[in-house]
Order: sequence, then structure tokens, then C-alpha cells
Amino acid sequence: MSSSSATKVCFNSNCNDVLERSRKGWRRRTGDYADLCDRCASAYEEGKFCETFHLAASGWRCCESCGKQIHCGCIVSFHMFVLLDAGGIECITCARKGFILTPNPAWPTPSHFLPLLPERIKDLSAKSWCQIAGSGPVPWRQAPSLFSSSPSHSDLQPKMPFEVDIPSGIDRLIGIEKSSASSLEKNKVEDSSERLVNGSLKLGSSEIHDNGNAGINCVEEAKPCGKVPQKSFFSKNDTSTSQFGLAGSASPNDDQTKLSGIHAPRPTPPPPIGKQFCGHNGADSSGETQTLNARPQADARVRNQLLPRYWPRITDQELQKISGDSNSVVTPLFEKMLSASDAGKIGRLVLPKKCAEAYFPAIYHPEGLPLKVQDSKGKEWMFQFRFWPNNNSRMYVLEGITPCIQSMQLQAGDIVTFSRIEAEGKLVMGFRKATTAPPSNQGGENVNACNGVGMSGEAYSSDPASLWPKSDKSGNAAKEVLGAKSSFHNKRKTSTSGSKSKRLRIENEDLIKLKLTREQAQGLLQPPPNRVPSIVVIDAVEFEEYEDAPIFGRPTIFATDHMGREILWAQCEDCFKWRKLPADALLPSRWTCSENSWDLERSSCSAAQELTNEQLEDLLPTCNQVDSEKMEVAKQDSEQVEEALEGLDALANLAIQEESETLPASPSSQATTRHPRHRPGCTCIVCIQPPSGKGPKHKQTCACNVCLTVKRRFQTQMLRREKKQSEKEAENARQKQHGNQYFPGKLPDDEIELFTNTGNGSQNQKIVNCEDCDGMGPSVSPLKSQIDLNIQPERDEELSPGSDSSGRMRLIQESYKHYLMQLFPSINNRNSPHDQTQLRGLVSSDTNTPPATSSTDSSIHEPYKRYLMQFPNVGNRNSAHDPTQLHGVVPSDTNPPPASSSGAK
DNA sequence: CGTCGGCATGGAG
DNA sequence: ACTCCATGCCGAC
Repeated sequence: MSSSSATKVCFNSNCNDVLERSRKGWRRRTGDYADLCDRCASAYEEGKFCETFHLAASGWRCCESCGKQIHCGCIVSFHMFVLLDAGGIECITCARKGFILTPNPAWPTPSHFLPLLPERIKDLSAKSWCQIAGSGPVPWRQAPSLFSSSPSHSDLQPKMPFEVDIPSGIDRLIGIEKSSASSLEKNKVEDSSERLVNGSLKLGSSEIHDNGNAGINCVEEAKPCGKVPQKSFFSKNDTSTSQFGLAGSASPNDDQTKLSGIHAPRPTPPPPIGKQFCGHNGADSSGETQTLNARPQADARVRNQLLPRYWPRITDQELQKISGDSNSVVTPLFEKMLSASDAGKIGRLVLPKKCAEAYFPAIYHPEGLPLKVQDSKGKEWMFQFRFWPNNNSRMYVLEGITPCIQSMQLQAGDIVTFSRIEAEGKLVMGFRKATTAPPSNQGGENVNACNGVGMSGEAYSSDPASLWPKSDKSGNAAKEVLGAKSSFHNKRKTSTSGSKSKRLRIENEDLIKLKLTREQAQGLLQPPPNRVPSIVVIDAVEFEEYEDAPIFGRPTIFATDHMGREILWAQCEDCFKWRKLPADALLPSRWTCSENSWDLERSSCSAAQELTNEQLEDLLPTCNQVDSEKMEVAKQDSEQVEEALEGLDALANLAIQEESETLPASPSSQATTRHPRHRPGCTCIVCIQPPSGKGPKHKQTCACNVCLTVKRRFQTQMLRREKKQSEKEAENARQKQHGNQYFPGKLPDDEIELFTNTGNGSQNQKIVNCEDCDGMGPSVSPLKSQIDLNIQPERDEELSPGSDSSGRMRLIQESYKHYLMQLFPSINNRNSPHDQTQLRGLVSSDTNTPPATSSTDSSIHEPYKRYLMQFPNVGNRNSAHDPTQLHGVVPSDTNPPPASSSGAK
């Protein structure tokens, strides 16, 4: 409970007591909760608030079924009734009964809190189901047989009168779950869930039980003050009460589950950005599908509560395997990538707390319980499920897993999955092996579903699904690497997968990068020819800003039509067809045919493409084949993607995904050192890099996207500068000659032209950032916020203009070297021929110029430094040439765990 | 000395 | 500021 209420007054206008400590009451329209004093909160929790304070108010109605009076005209009681289709209202208790009694109940459709009916319904369904069926949101419904001992909870009186749907509903659910058995540490178990509970549930804190799951507790006491237990509002409730907790084993849910079929986990991507119930298993989104059974939804909710890294990503096939012929319903619970410790000899598998509490039986003593788990082959294992007190919390572990792990031949990096066979309530442990396949093998999958749950290799469109939104292929490929990487022995990486998954993901980008040719990358990074960057100085460093041109994105192609006019080819995100647009068209982040306002005839995906594939191939620089292939693929409605563009999309989506993932629980993805002006989803080179100092190290020879970009951009910049310089000189000369006149520098159009990678003026690629500015109109210019990496490491003033072209060239080269040195100090430090060579290679010309003085820290401006820092090898390279250029970052050289970024101890 | 069990620590989120 | 959790550490055996 928020303590911050010292000065607050009870929200109850009939009370107005000063709050010593506030307790949350109902949810207000603002979304906040009413802060109540203990007394009022208790009344509220007991469902007597209106009775107590609003008796004289209007709005009381009787339940059509039981006659109970409900204060329908009050927000406080809003959740206590449902509106009947035929008119009138029914108290929630009756509504639930009705629901449960109905074989195929259509969930009553009460109106939701304020505007959202469905929401309320959904919520209601979930919760009520939990109460009704006795299987709480994700309660432990295991068959008792699973445990050698099964704690029984007696008083399971559903208590939560206040089950209004609230954003934190999930939390509350969890809270509910948790609140069952009580015990030793109850007091402390108020960890997160407790807090959640507070949200509005307010279970008696005193009664928060260990593992909540067990009981849907719905315990009676009112929370904090240990108020005298009161009949819960739903006290007479039905069935519900009796079935909570472990006892509820083969609860009705099972059937329900089957009915709903929702459980069937779908390899769908995790929660779509931004909201949605995670249901990553499809279970969620249930809003619509789930009318029959709330449980799955509840599961989904709980899952939501879990960090994404624990979301089960089991495929249907796996599930099938698990359920075998029995046809039983299998509910994926969670999965975890084995850490070094988990896979080590100790034989302890650290269980994610929330998972343990949500899906495993409640345990009240550190000794825990023996837990029977079946592996995918049907073999049963007995583990000790226990916990250690850890900081006021608990740390759950499964002990004795070594034999099982060994039998499955798992190692760190592999993933174990936990599912539940509903009918029997059995826990099933499957696994997915991290691939040890060579990183280069991009065809495979990274994570092999092994036996465990037999996997067929079917691609998981889900997995870090988030990661590879659009392209299974690239996604898989990336995953593969991921897997390869994670088969590590590098605990860091192991751990990376989860919360640190971000890093892994980023590393995965490398994989994607591998799919980019230099040209592709270049093209993708090329600002449109006719965009004039504005120069912004930040911290004394100049940055190019493009008002309307993203750096990364779905490419468009500048070309000239047969009339000689400049045009722009842009590709529809949906159908992949290319559409001809005016050259100055500014496309929104995600552009589809439907937005083709320039050519209404082709403003639909069904319209044929003007370009033939051949033409397209001509048009596209290098990667086009893929592109046309993609179109083919698109035509076939398949999702094959092997290509840079997709990869970039994936990156973009990844970024977005990551952003969104933060929503529920995972802070795991927030921008850290990204440029503050970048937006979520920004895929510019800055943003796609891991936070400073972290992430993969790049070698000098690294050909990854980022490195290429940096290098190329630098070159571009330098060339551009050089041109300016020469113009200036010319100008000066002229001035000297003519004695005056100043011509402002020419606009970059032609300059850019000059530097376009392709060297083919008509093929310059304009980048249309599809994801960057999602949802934003072009006018918003989200891109304005992007830093152009063509920044120059040195400022203008620092450049002493040469007077001849060779001088300029040298200047450029030196600058570039200088820049490179920032990246690869070893070059500077050792001056080894080897490095020199590399340098030359990069600079693409021979010079004997000694390395520019390395103006290290002092002269590198912060932002730039920060950027450079993203190449961790800066400063600690010690090697020579990395032959694996192609693999670039993908560490063949797997950075030694300790040394690498582990964040320093 | 090796292993195990349990707790403590501290990085990461 | 706080929780989670991977792993380190240490005592017991």
C-alpha cells in the first residue's frame, strides 16, 4: 500500500479521514484507485461500502435472481452486478452461477467499467471462473497424486468482491492466487504479488500464502488490518469456494479447457506490442475466442504476468506430443533457458518465482514438496520443489533435476518447458535444445525441439517471435545463432536469453546482418538523394538530421521514369508489390498500397504491379532478387524471407517489440543509452546497438550491419565534406580572384548523388523507415530525432583545408583513420602492418600518413564516444584479423565470459 | 579435498 | 527502490 498518503484524505466523501496509510479502493475513472482509510477500505473489501455509505443514495436495484440489493448507480458497486439482456441486473454471484451452470455459457455481458464492456466481461470471466471453477486463474490444479503431500487449504472463501477489471487485473489475479495458504513467511510473501493484490484486491495480507497458486484463495480476511473475516460478498457463492486450491485437481476446468481449446498454444508471437494479453499462446487474446472458459485466459493473464522470457513457446506439435494420444489438453505453462547453474552439477533448477508460484503447488516450508514431473517421453521424475528464503522473498528451485537433465542431454542454453496436462493435472517437462549447429547454418533452427516435446522442426513463428516478426526465416536463422551462441558455456550468454534477451536478440541481429550485403546495407542506409539534412549540434558534435527520411527501413527506389521524371518506387508492406510514387513522396512508417494516394488504381494490394520482376531486378541494386522472390513468396502467401529488408524490418519490429514488452512486466527492454531523441522502434544504427559498452564486440573487419554502416557513412561523410571543402576552396579562389562574393555552400543534392553507394544515380535508395515512426504521419517527422551516423568525428574547424586534392584526400583518409582508431584503437596502438593494411583497405587508398593523432577521450564528444563505446572492442582488442568477416559479430570468437561485458564486478 | 545444502551477494531489470 | 535470480561462498559432511 502506498504509503505516500500521509497527507491524503480518505477518498470516501463520507469519511474524509486523514489517511495514515491509504488502501486502495475501487478504481476510479481516471484509472487510479480511490485511496481509502482502513475502515472504508475494509467496508469496500467486504462489499459493504455502499450499504454503509450510500444507503440513502439512489441507484439501488435488486438482483433479478436473488433479490439482493445492489447499488447499481455507484462506481463502487459497479463490478458487483451484470446487466441482463432482458433488462434488470443480476448480482455477480448469480451471474456466475448462471455461467457455471450453463454448459456452454455465453458469458454474460455486463457492461464494463465505464466504456468498456468487453473488458469487464473478460475480466469477469477470468476471475469468476477462477472462483467458480475453483481453479483460479492459473491455480495449481494438479492432480493430487502429483504431490506426495498436498497442502490443503481450507478456508477458501472467495472474497474479492472487487473484481472489476482493472489494468492490473492480472496482477490481482496473481495476487489472488497467491493469497491462499498462509504460513510462515506469509508476511513477507507480500512480494510483488502482495503489492499487486493491494492493487485493489486487498486480500488479507495476513493471509497471503506462500504459493498463492494453490489457492485461489479468496481468503477471507481483509487484508491489512486483519479485519475480522467477513462473509465475503460472494460468500454464498457456489461451488467456487470449495474447489480452490490444490484440491481442485481435476476441476471442471479441464473440460472447460478442452472446450475452449484455447489452451492450444499457438506459435504465435508474444504479445503484440503494446498490449494484448500475452497470450502468447494464443490463449490470450481470448477476448473473443474465449467465452467458454476463463481459465485459459487466466493462464494467459498469468503468463502476462511473467516475464516474456518465460512465456512458453511451445508449438502445437510439441503439445501434441505431450498430450499424445490421450487427446488431453496440454497447457503450456512456462519455459526457462537453463543457466549454467541450472545445468550444472548442482542439480538445482532455479525456477522463476512467478512461475513457481503460479503453476506449482504452494509450499510453505523451505523443504518444499516432492514434485512429480513427467518428461516428454512419459517418464516420470520426482523432483523436490522447494524454496530458499532470499531477501524477504523466496527463491524457488527444483532439486534433483540432474538425472533428468542428463537424460535429456540438456545443457546451459537449452530450454526446458513446463506444461500441464489438464486432464490429469500432470506436469510435463519438455525441452528444446539450443542448437549447436554452426552459426553459418542459417537454414536450421536454433532451437531444436528435441524430443522433449518432439519438435519437428517446424518453425516457430513465435519464439522470440517477438524478434522476428515478419520473417520466419530470418528469425529462425537468427534464433539459430542464438541457439548456437547459447549453447554456450558462456553463462553470460545463457543468462542473456531472458531478461537479457535483449542482448541476445541484438546479437541475433548480427545474423540478420549477415544476410545483408554491403550494398544492401548501404542502400538501406542511404538517405534519399533529395533530402537535405539539417545539421544539429549536440554537445559540440554535429549530427545530421533528416526531417523526413529515416535511416533504416523498407527501401524505396528512386528512379527515373521513361519521361525522365524522378519517381520513387515503394514497396507495399503487405503485398510486397512495388508502387510508383512521386519522388518526393513521404511515406509513413508503414506503407501499404492502400495508402497509395498517388495512384488510386493501385491503391489496393490486389492491383497488379507495374513493374515486372525483371524490371524490378534491374531496378534493384543487389538484393532485389530476394525482393522479387519475396514477392513471389508473398503471392504464395508464405512467409519466407531471406533478406535484408526483412531483416531490417525484423530489427525494427524487434525494437518495437522490445519496447512494448516492457509494458507488462518486463523492463527488460527499455532504451538505455539510446539517443534520447530516438523513438521506440527506431532502427537507426544507434538504436539497434546494445547499450554502451555492452553487446558483441566488433572487430575491425567486422562486416556487420552496424560496422558497415558506420564505416560507410563515415566515408560518405568524408567525401561529402571533401566536396564541400573543394567547393569552398574553389569559392575562396574565386573570391580571391574576384575579390568578394560569397556563395553559400551548395545544397547536397548532387553531393549526395555523388556519394550514393550504388554509383547509379537512378538507383539510389531512399530509406523509408517503416517502423520507426509507427503511427505517425510523415508530418510529424519522427525521424527528425534520428541521429545520422554520418557524423564526423572531427569538427569542421579541426579540419585544415588542404589546398589540393591529394591533400584533401589525405585529409579524408586521415579523418577516417582517426575515426577508425576510435573504433579500433589497436590500430593505433600497434600500428601493425596488418592493421595498417586493414585501414588502408577501409580507406581504400594507400597513404603513408601516419595515423592521425588519436584524440581519444578528450576530443571525442560524448555522444560520439557513446557511440563508439558500442564497439566494445575499442580499447581491448588484441587480435588481429578476424577471418570470419562474414560472420562479423557473430562471435566465432565467443568472447570469453568474464572478460566480456559482464558488467564488471 | 570434494560434494552438498543453504544462504548471501550483487547485477540486471 | 525494489525484486528477481544466477551464482558465489561457506559450513557441514
